[in-house]
Amino acid sequence: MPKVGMQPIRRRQLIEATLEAIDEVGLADATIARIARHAGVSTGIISHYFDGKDGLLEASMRHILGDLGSAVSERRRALGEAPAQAHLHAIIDGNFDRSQTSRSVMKTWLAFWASSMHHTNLQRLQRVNDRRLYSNLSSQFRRVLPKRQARDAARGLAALIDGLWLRGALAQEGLDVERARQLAYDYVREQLDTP
Amino acid sequence: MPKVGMQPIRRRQLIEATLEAIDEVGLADATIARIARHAGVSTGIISHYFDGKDGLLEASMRHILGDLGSAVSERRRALGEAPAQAHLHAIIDGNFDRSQTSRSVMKTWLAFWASSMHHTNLQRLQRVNDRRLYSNLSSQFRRVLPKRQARDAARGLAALIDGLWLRGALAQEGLDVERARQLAYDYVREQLDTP
DNA sequence: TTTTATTGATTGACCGTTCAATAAAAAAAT
DNA sequence: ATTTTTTTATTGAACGGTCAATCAATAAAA
Repeated sequence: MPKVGMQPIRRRQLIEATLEAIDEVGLADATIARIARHAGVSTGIISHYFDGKDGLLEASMRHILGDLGSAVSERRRALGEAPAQAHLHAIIDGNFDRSQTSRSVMKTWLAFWASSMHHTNLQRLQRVNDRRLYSNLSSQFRRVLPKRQARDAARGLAALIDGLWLRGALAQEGLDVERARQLAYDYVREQLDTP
Repeated sequence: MPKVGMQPIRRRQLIEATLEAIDEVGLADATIARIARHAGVSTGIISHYFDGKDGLLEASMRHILGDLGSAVSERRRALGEAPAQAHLHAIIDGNFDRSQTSRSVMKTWLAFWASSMHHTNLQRLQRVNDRRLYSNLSSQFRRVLPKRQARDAARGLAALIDGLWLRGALAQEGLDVERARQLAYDYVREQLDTP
């Protein structure tokens, strides 16, 4: 079994197992024993590849953030010089991408949000992400709206996206992605139409 | 020192201490020893008055929920038959009441949200609250809008409120209550104006 | 022979709960 | 009015349990 080049495989396995464990019992009870069991390996391996539990958690958050970044930028890359509305819709779609709307990922996001209030490394990651969303939205609104209005529209849309997402995570029925996107689209339209 | 009638006093003290501890180190590290120290009592007292830590946490969440309910209903009581917009503004104002926008309360909210995904008793409390916000908003929009439109407006506004709140809790600068309220007002206006 | 991969028992720290002990007020009895 | 009993309040050490981290041992590839 053991040979060279296991690192990337194990790391992916363990991150996936982390999300499963958090989905199953929450971050507070996602022990390394449970995570290791999900991945089908021993506990020692976690320290070996991630320098301990904290390292694994940070890597897991980075992983989700990476997926989000990809989901957004892939959609936008095809757009080029398209109108602001198209870019705004792409950003919305990216935020409601399948990779971000599974139960386990939404739960993990929520757990990391709460946790980031007290762990500076997670906090840093989360803030980079927050700002990126805001500044992407802001610069697109800025193409069609005066500065103050663009800023408010960006703040509002960012909050609406996060709020839809949060309520979807908490709701029994889960997140209705189609309806959420539609509500966000409506917000964009109203912001762009209003003179 | 010891005499009769300590129960309500200790309960309030311990709930307050819980919020302080969560603000200080987060729910995960808010041990009963730390909470008891904040309240200036011994650890045993927590089990005595709350049947253990879980009971205290649930009571703390109930306390915050109670404050929120009061903040909203007090504002609305004075309104009577006032137009829908006035009621909607009152609901918004209640949700951004001082009792709900302090750092410690916002942090605690976020922690409880994450925790409620895996503790059915907290989940119940949180869902009752979610539904109340939605149904309050919905019934007010229903006075001026057709059913589907009212439903969507309520969903959107609920998400916007929660999202503004969430981003305020996570942001370095904290929540700018005045600006948040204004964005929510704007959303209401756009929903009511659009025919 | 060296390097990489992996295991899992052990260790040390910590946490929530329990409970016997203590103290003071309230209630009952004298 | 005084003593006795009961009730309420509180403490904090002791206990049982859990967890993350460590590390010596093992095994297979390089």
